[in-house]
Amino acid sequence: MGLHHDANTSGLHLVLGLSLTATSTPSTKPLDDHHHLCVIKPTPTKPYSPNEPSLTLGLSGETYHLLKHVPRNNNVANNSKVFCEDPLDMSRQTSPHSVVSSFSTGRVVKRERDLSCEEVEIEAEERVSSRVSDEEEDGTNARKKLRLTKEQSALLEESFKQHSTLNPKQKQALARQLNLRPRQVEVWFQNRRARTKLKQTEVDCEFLKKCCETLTDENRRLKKELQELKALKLAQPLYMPMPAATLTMCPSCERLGGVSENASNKSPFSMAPKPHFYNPFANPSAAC
DNA sequence: GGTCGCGTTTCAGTTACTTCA
DNA sequence: CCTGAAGTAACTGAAACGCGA
Repeated sequence: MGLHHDANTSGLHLVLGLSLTATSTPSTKPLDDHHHLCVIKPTPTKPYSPNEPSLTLGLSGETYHLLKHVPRNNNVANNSKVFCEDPLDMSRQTSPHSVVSSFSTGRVVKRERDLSCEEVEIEAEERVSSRVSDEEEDGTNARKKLRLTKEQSALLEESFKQHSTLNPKQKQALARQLNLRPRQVEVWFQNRRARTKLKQTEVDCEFLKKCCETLTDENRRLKKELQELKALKLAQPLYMPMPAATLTMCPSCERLGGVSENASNKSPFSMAPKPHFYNPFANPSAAC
């Protein structure tokens, strides 16, 4: 976390970097709710305006994702894929999980040895049916959307609280318990994780906005203080400078202090005790 | 040991459906 | 009834990883 606050410049120049907690690696480990946030100002796309505080937020993974992201096909192309005539063909085309081909490999067989025979049979059936059952049910090709019951949602939520990702066995068990297909449970968890992350991002965004407001206020206050001091200096040009030995300066916030009670009271420039800048990032100067 | 191909899992982004004001 | 917004189930394509050849 770095924070630079330049009160001497005409505008507000803030560079904020916030690292809330360590980010877990994608894909192998489930993402927790924490992630890095960076605030960089001004943004490259929008010219910096000194009178208009703005925030540019970016999650740590975004750069990576921008690089890999490729614009998708339009609706027509998508629909032509989704609404495939042949259910089996569709299961091949629409699934990245390769429902059909996975049964021809020895590795799947090995993995399935871990499960009981009953589980394997059920999983096999459900895997095959997971992408085609909608079409088989009523003969239409339209993607149907199931609404989970309150009980199902509650149980899923309960399970999500315990672990935000499921291993195949857990998925299987939960699906059976809920009378859903494992794929549906899987999708629900995916979406749930995404919502959690989105919510956390919103919270982080609000937090950073507040930080920005605080810094803006502090900047304004310091500028005002500077003007007052300049005015005072002009009004009393023949002041007696304080002996340097009586002055101490906080190395962190570079504010004068440490002067003895008497000295500070007598000094023509004794600074009124002001509340220190509220530092949400636990700036060391807060310890002054 | 290096690498190539394949299968699996997870993700971000998106689409499409449902509900509700 | 119509409509737009919000919520969310389902989908897509890509990346990362493990494993066997």
